[in-house]
Amino acid sequence: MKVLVVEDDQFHGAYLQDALVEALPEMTEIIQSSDGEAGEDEARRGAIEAIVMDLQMNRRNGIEAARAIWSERPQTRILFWSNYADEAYLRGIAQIVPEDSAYGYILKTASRERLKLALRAVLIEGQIMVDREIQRLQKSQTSPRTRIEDSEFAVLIDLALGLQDKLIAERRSMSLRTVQNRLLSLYEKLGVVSELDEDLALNKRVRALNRALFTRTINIEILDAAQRDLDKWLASRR
Amino acid sequence: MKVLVVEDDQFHGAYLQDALVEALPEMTEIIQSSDGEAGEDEARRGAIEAIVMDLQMNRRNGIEAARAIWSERPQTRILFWSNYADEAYLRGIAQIVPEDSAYGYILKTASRERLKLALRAVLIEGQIMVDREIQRLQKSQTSPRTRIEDSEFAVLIDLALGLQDKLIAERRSMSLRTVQNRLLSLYEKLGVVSELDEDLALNKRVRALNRALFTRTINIEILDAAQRDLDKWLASRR
DNA sequence: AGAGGTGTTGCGGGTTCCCGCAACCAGTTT
DNA sequence: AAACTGGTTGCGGGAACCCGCAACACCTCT
Repeated sequence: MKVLVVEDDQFHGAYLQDALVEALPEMTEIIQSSDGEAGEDEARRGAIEAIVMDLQMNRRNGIEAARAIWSERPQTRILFWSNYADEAYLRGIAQIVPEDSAYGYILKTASRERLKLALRAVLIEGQIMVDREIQRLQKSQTSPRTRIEDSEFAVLIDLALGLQDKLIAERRSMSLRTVQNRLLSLYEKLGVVSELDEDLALNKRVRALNRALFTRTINIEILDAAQRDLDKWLASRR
Repeated sequence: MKVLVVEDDQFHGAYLQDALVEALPEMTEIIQSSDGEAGEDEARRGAIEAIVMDLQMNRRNGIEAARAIWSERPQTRILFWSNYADEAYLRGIAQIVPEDSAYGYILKTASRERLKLALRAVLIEGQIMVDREIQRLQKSQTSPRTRIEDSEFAVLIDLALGLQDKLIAERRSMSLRTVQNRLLSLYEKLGVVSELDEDLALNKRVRALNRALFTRTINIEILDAAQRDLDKWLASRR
């Protein structure tokens, strides 16, 4: 059994290799890639079935790589391991995960024992395993007061890219007024209206992006990928 | 001689300890802190003279910690080591570095040899040492076409926090029109006017923040600190 | 069938933003 | 002294944004 590790931090990569050797005696080979693109190539070439994937990488992030890999081989088992429990990652993964595939999401701060457990559960047993921290994050989104719906999230992404209302409306196929309604509820849910100083006037658009970044509702990797999607859409529009 | 290490990633911390032991035989003790606040306390308690400081930390970032430490003991020698060569960090450090103090800035991707060299040069010899990557960054800012002046940077920060023009003008003591002029040149320098699609209308404010984040002119840690400054200013205003 | 909740859309208007134009004030060059 | 350069400020107007109000569609519950 071959395992592919996609990880751009050498220290974390070494630690992971170590844990892999301990946890998976049935493993015959470890292949290492240092960014998403190289990881994709390796997965294609080696017909890999088990992957450990970092999410935050320079050239191409883990979610995009996973999407490409899964679209070719949906039965591939992928354990994501990441520094942060970012809501943006969760949404990204939820959107691309194929039916009946095995995946997991574990934080880098998890203990070695928990990491080894996750490695066995996902890569060998084909289970789905999500870190407690991340589960907690999902729970906190059950309240309709604070939960950001997918349709709102899409508008948030476009806002963050700097699109104007009219263009968002066109891209997401809604009326101008509907876009503005979504923005309204986003401002509400992100706490744009300045908790303390009620009377303090802010630029709501920028503030929304600011809050979304701090609450880790979105992050730079996700925006980077979204920008590429936008470019594609723009090119196809004309 | 005691050395304080302020670093929240356990792997990086362990690697650093290792390198310290090799590079500095005159060292008698290593003290480890995992965030800026704890680091400050340790520096105060132990009367530390040599510090290695990560910049990106959760509770309190390295620049703020360094400012506090230097304000009490300006002769303290600090080697910053960071994942990224962010312009925002450079500006932050440049503003707080005391006269005649020794400091350095090295990237985590630097080789072990270079790290050890920097450790000796800064902590023992009291030299100033800046990573080549970072030097290169500074060089690229010499052209007045692209270099962002400090006054522009201040406006950029306020923009990123979500302040409106009027409030920025008040805070930075300029007229409304001057603020808008600064914004104008920021839009220019950050490349807000959509390189390819000239006719594509964007929300310039949001786009400016977006670009500034991607070019690493600012980053989230800096914004976090700036938010606290803003809160203080707001409190003092009334 | 009727009531109530939720989401979408148009209209209208107050506010903020973006920026061209022009005046003004150093400081520097010719 | 005159001209030039770069930064600051006021005025004014068009565009974008924010949002209250009201109409309508669709769904669910009684």
